[in-house]
Amino acid sequence: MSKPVQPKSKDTSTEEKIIEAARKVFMQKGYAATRTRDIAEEAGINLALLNYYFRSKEKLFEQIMLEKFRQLFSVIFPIVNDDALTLDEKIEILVENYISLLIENPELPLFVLSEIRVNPERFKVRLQIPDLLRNSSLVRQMREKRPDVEPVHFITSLLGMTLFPFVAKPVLFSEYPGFNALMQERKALITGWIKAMMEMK
Amino acid sequence: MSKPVQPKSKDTSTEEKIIEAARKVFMQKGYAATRTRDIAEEAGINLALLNYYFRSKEKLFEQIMLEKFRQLFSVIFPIVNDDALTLDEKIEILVENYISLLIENPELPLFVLSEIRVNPERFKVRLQIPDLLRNSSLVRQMREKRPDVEPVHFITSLLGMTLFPFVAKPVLFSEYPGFNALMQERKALITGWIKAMMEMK
DNA sequence: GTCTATACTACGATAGAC
DNA sequence: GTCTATCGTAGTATAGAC
Repeated sequence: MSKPVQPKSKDTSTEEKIIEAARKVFMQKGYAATRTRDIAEEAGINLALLNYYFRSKEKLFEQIMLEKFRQLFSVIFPIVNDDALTLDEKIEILVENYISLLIENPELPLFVLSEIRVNPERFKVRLQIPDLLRNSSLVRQMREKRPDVEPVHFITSLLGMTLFPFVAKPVLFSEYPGFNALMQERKALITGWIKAMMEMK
Repeated sequence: MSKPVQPKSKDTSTEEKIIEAARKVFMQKGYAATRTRDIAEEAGINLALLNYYFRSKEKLFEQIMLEKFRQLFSVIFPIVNDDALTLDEKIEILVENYISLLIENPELPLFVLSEIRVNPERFKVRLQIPDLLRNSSLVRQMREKRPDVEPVHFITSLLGMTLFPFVAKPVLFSEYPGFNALMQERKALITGWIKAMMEMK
């Protein structure tokens, strides 16, 4: 019932070892296909201990999910709402930071999207991305520059060009050797394209 | 061991009822979270009969998966390889057809991507999309027009701008009322943008 | 072909010793 | 805090009657 107190903790704490293992296994197989036994084995502990620390598979998963969700969206908000940045700067930084993050964590977006897909109501409350974007500095700047086009179209294109290659990686780039280099190269391309799209009448 | 022969078949055959139910439940929950009992119930039959027709959950799933996979990619290949079409025509038709398909089947791409993600080796053999695209008429035309940019960048952008909104729908557009209208409107935008991207030096 | 009943296994979770 | 052993259940699949 009560939170367990930190154990002796030599190298990494047991709790952290479990989290680490859960990260790996959940990310690989998804929630439904993951067995708590796999996580315990991966962590080098046993099943009972996992339940001692986290009470249930579901509770453990929610921690991982929240962490991954934050990781995926923390890139956006600080930039999107920063009034000190011009529209062009926002675009540059967004693309740069996102692709860098995704090169390090290529499975991140598809993992999050997949889990939300099969359990939308469970994660609905926490995330109101559309609302958070709607009155952002970015949207205001876009509307000012291009009152004739819904800002959502520009944002969707930016995110699509940036995130989609990683989302589609298992299908389109599974054996692609130069994928990361290609994504690096893509930063400048996307930035240029988006800027041009916003000029085009 | 042997394939069951068609039953009396009044309205829809039992086999078709099961397939129909499997489509619905698998698409909704994904393979791992789906219980064969759910499918049986949805089909209005019982569990034993499902196994009589399809031998196992896995076999049934593979049929659905193959069907959905084809649905998702059948849009691409006829167009991409048609030498009679100009580059601009290919772009127009691809975007038009894809968005129309996805408005009718919004969950299609994320379903396929999610299942391949958690089981890449199982579906790897059947699908060599990259190879199929590599020497296509589309890629040749792109290389001719723009020898300085990898065609994969244009293709990824086209697919990203087109597919991404549907892939991200559970997160970005879950409560968005005018989503379909927005996607309709998007057809012309994407087409124009891609053409412009290919002109930009 | 279709049903009921059941075998069998796998999984999540807990009891209880240390 | 960590383990072994086990309970309870839910899930796939099959046997066998009709």
